[in-house]
Amino acid sequence: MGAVKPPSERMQRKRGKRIQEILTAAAELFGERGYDAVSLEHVAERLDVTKGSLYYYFSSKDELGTAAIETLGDEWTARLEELLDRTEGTPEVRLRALIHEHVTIAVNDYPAALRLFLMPREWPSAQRERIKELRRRHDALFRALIEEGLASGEFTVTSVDTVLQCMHAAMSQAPTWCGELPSAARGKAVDEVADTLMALVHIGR
Amino acid sequence: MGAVKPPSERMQRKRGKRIQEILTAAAELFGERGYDAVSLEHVAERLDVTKGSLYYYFSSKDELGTAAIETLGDEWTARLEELLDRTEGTPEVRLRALIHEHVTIAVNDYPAALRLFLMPREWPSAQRERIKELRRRHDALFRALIEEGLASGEFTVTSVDTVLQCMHAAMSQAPTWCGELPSAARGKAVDEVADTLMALVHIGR
Amino acid sequence: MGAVKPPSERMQRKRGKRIQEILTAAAELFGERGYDAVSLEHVAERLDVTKGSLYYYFSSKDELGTAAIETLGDEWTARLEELLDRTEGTPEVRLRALIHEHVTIAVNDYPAALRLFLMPREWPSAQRERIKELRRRHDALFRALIEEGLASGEFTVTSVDTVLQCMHAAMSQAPTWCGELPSAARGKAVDEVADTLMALVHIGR
Amino acid sequence: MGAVKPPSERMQRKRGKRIQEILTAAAELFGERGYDAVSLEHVAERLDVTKGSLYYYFSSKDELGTAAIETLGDEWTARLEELLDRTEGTPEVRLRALIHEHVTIAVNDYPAALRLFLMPREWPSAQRERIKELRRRHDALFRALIEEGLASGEFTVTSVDTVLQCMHAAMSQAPTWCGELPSAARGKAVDEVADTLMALVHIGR
DNA sequence: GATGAATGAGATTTCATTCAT
DNA sequence: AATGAATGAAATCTCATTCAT
Repeated sequence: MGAVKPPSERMQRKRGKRIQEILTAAAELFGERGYDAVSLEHVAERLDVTKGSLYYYFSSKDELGTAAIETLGDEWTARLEELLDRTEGTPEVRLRALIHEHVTIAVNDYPAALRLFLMPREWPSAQRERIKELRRRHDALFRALIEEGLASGEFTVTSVDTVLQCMHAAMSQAPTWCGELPSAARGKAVDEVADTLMALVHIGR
Repeated sequence: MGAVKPPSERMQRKRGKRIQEILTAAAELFGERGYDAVSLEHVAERLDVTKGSLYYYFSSKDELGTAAIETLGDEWTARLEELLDRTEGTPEVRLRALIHEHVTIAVNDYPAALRLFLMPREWPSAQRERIKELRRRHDALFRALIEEGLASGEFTVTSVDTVLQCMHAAMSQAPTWCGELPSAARGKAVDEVADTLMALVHIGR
Repeated sequence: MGAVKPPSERMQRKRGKRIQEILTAAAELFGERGYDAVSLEHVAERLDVTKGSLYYYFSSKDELGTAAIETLGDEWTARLEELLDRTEGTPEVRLRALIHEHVTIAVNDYPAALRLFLMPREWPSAQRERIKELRRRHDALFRALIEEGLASGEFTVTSVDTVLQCMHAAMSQAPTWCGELPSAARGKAVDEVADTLMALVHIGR
Repeated sequence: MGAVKPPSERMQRKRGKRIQEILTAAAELFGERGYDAVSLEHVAERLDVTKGSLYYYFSSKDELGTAAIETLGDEWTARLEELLDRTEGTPEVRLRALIHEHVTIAVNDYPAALRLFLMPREWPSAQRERIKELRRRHDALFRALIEEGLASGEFTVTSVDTVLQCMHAAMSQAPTWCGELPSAARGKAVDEVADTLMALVHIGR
C-alpha cells in the first residue's frame, strides 16, 4: 500500500548489527555440535528469538550456515592480519607467531573451526565454493610468509600446498585436545604445537 | 525338560557374519558421509533389507554407529599392523611407510573418517569412551615407532603427544584435499604428505 | 535494546484456549478407547491438524496423555461440585445424587475412564503421582459426604476407605454394562446402580 | 513326504501342557500391563522362547489373548466352585466366603483380572463374545447364591444384575489398592471388602 | 517343534520451512 | 521485524506376522 520506502541508512546499520548477532550465535553452535546436529530452534533459542524470525534475515538454514562461516572466517583472518601488522622480524619469527595466534584463536574462541572449515563435504554443494574461497584467503597469509622464507633460504619444504594443508589441519584440530587440558597447561600445549609445526618448513635437515 | 537350547555355534557364527556385513556397510557409509547424514534407510538400502531388520541386530542407531566405528577402527589398525609386519628397516623407514599407508587408507576407503574419529564431542557420552580407546590403540602404533626412533637418536621431537596429534590431524584430513585430485596426481600428493609429516620427528635442525 | 518481549496476555489466553481444545479432544479419545489404542494421528485428525502440530504444545505423547487426564478429571470433579452446589438435603439425598451424577457422566461422556483412572500402574511413574492426586480430589467429595452422614448417625460403614474404593470401582465400571443397553433402559439402570451402591453406607442392618 | 502321522496321545498331552505354560505366562503379562502394552516379544521372553514359536500354538496375538483369558477364567471359576463344595451354611455365609475367596484370588494371583475381565471394549470384537460368555459362567456362581438367599428371604436387592455388576467391579478392582498394602494389612483389607460388599444384598434395611 | 531372520505397516518424534498477523 | 502456529517430509523405532531351515 503506497510507496515502499527505501530503508534508511540507520535501519540498514541496525539490520546489519542484528545479522551479526545471529551469525555469531550460529557460528558458535555449528562449531560446537556440527551443522547437522544444530537445529534452527537451537539457534533461535540462544538468541531468545523464535525460529521464524531467522527467516527474515536468511532464506534457509544453508544460507545461514554459510554466512556464519564467512563471518567467522573474516574475523579470524582479520585477527591474524592484525597480528602480522604488529609483528616484526624474520619469516621464521613471524610464521611462528602466526601459527601460535591461529591456534590460540582456535582454542579460545572457535573450537568450532574444525567442523566448519575442514569439512566442505558436509556442506551442500552451493556453499562449498564459498567456503573454499574463504579458506584461500586465510591460507594466503601463511602462504605469503612461507614463500618469503623460501626465497630467503630460511625455509625448505617439499611442497608449499602440502605444508599448508598439514599445518591447517593440525592447527584447527588443536582445540579437541588442548581444549580438554586444564587452562594452566594450555599455554604450554599451544607453544609446543607451534614449535612442532615449525618443523614442517625445515624439511630434510 | 524345559532346557533352553543355546544358539548353536554355527548359528552364532552366521549371526556374527551378518553383523559384520552390516557393520561394514555402516562403517563405509558413516565414513563417507558422517553419522548425522546417514539414515538407517541408507544403511538398509545398501544391504538390500528393510530398515526394521537392522533393529534385529542393533537396538538403536547410536549402538550401530558406535559398533560401526569400532569395526572401522579395528580394520584400520589391523591393516597398519599388517604393513608393519611386512616392512623392515629403520624407524625412519617404517614410520614413513606407516604414515603413507594411513593416508592411503583414509583417501581410498574412509574419506569421512575425520568426522568419526576426531570428534568425540558429537557422540553421546556412552560412545565417547569407546572411541577414545580405539584412538589410543591406533596411536599406539605410531607412538611405539616414534619412541624407538627417539631412543636410537634418529628422531628429535618437542613432545611425543603433540607430534602424534598433529600427525593424526593432518593424515585424517588428507582426504579432503587429496581426494579431490585426479587420481593420477593422488599418488604424488600422498607421497608429499608423508615426506612433509616426517619433518615432525626431525625437529630443530 | 534486546528486551525480549514476553508473550502478550492476549496471546497467552489464545494459546491456553488452543491447549484446552487439544486436551478436550485428547481426553475424549483416551476416555473412549484408552491410552494405548489412541495414536497422535487420531488426536490430530479429530482436531483437523497434523500430528506434528501437537508437538508444538506437548513434548511427547505421555505429556499430552497426562495433561488430558488431568483435564478430564478436573472437568469431572467440577461437574460433581456443581451438582452438590445445587442439591439440598440430607447426606443420604446428596450422596445418592452424587453417585447418580457420577455414573451418568461416566456412561455418557467417558466410557473408558476406567482405564485411565483406575490403573495408575500402567503409567510412567512421573504421571502416576499426578493421577493419584487427581483421584484424591475426586474422592474427597464423596468422603466428605460420607463422613457427614456418619457423624449424624445416618450412615454406618465398616471402613470409609473401603467403601470409597468399592463405590468408585462400581461407578467407573458402569459404562461397560449400562453403555450397552438401549438408551431407553439406561436411565433405569443408572438409578438402580445408585440405589444399590447406597447400601454400602448402610452396613449391617 | 509320506503319510502325516496323527499325533499320538502322548504328544497331544505334551502339547496341551506347553499350551498351558504359554497361557499362564500370557495371562500374567496381560494382567500386569494390559493387552496393548504387552508384545509377543515380552511373552516369549518370559517363556525363554522366541516370538515365532508362539505362532506354532496360536495363530495371532488376539487368539493367544482370548485363550489366556479363557484359561484364567476357567481356573478361577474352578477354584470358586471348589470353595463352595467345601463350604456349608446359609447363603449369607457361603456368599461371604465366595466374595472373600474371589478377592483373595484376585489380590494374590491375578492383579490381572481387572484389565482382562472388565474391559471387553479393549478387545477385538471377535474375542468379546467369548469373554462375555466366560463372565456369565463366572457370574452364575454368585447369581445362584444370591437367588437362593432372595428365595429364603435372607437377602434383599434392587436388581440382581446390578448387584452382580457392582460386586464384580469392586472385587476385581481390589488388587489395585489392596495390592499396595503391606502384606500384614492385606488380610484385614480383604475382610473389610467382603463385609462391605455383603451390604449389597441387604438393601434398604 | 522351534529358531533366526526378515518384513511392512504404523507409531512417535524432529525439523526446515511457510505464513497470517 | 518478529511471533505463534501449522505443515509435511523424513527419521527413528516398534511389533505382529511370515517363513525357510
